[in-house]
Amino acid sequence: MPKKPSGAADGAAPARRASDRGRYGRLSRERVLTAALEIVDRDGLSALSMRGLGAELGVEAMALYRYADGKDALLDGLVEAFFEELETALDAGSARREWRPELDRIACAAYQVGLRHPHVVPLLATRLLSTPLARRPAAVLRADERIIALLLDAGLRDRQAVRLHRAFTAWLLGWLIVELRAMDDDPDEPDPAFRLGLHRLPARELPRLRETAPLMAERGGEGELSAGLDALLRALGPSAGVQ
Amino acid sequence: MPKKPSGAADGAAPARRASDRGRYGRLSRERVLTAALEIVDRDGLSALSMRGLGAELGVEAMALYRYADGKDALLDGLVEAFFEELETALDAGSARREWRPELDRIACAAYQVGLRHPHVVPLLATRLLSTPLARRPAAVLRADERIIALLLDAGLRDRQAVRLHRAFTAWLLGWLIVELRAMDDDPDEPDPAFRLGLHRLPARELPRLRETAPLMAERGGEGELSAGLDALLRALGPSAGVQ
DNA sequence: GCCGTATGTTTACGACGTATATGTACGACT
DNA sequence: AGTCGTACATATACGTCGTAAACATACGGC
Repeated sequence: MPKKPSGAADGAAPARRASDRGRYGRLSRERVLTAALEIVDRDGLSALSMRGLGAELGVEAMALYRYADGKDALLDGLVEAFFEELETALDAGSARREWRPELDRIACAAYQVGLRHPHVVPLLATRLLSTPLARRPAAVLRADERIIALLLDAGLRDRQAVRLHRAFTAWLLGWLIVELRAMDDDPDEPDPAFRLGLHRLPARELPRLRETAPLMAERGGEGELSAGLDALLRALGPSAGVQ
Repeated sequence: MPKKPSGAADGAAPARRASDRGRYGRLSRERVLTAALEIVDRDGLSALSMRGLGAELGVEAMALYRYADGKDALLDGLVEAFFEELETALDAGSARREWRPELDRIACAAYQVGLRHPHVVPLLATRLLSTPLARRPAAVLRADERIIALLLDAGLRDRQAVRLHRAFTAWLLGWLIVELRAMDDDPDEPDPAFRLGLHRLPARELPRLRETAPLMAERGGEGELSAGLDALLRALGPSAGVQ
């Protein structure tokens, strides 16, 4: 038997506010996605279940279906949240007028969001592969629009804008994945070689990898991200002689 | 009650060959992985289940645990199969002596393997993120070793080799994902705009994206893959003035 | 001909996604 | 105030999944 809302101040305000509700109206799409993102950030993607997410929100699993139509939609919701966070970050900073610095700014902002939500990054790849363009979350499409518009407004022709957009996306996404890939085998181990679990690698077959693994475990950071992006845009962009 | 092997020619040969066995010894790691790859190529990642894979092989689900210790290991096995196919393709072709053309050859070969197994590509990202270096499939590590060795043998210093390896991996992986992302909303529709589902996109908010979407749906192909790779390696490689 | 070992099967359990039916509280209207 | 429609959440149920544990079977060597 459900309890009644305690001191329901059902007085003047006709427009009910979410915080006023006792039992009903606790949920909202934003609350659901935020909680889902929290779970994923804390315990990884595999820890996200409809039932668990419901529990986290003090609600039965089926209640979530009003705000995300099934688990796949929930995952898309995570991607959406990711891109909305990116959008917020971008709008908070000051946009550059030139397209190259602006793309750089976008890439670095996305990198920061990725660092904040590492477990969501593989989702970007997964959902991108399985969701056709027109069904992607609005925030994702807005990001694409932003980039394409930036390039077209700079005077690039359609083909070249698309080409650059593709290169930008590929490099950024690949960089995020590579930077976030798991390296440590036993994070509590102080010695770097053991922490990486290098004793598991056959020295005979993989000598160079064993030697350089500690270096590989370091991050390239925004510096290399920017450098690579710059190289790509220079080479594929206008004044590069390509049609 | 299990049926006996029908016309078991239990004659001369003492060394039993896999094809001879009736009820037992039907399975092998290779057969399991091959069947798993077939399912995934045919019906996508979500169609792969232990039970289904067992059925495909005429076997109960639990029988698979001898050859892949749980579902996660099975997924790693798919990644392994992917890289083994890459390895085979590479060893079939003729290696270049210079590191830049050789990296290009590797990238293009990986691209071809990716086209053959599109549903495995997101797995590369997923498993990379969740499996520490030392626990990755052997074929993956051999690929890393091959690249690192190539760079070191060309005289690059450790830091630079690692930097190039990272850029190479990121670009290649990102490119694969971007090239394979789903675009068509309704593949049976003849008209390109409708096939892409562009009527779903709000023309007010996403005008440029709507215009360029048909171009985005085209593939960049090996050409752009190579061009981007070249740009990255040129800029980040030696003789680029970086430390 | 017997036995250890490699190989598959059986059975069972808990968790998951979700279709369907049911209940409940709010706002609006009379 | 009482009634009602609707939005919101729950209850129940079903089939599928991954996998632990105990069991059964067939092969190779002695």
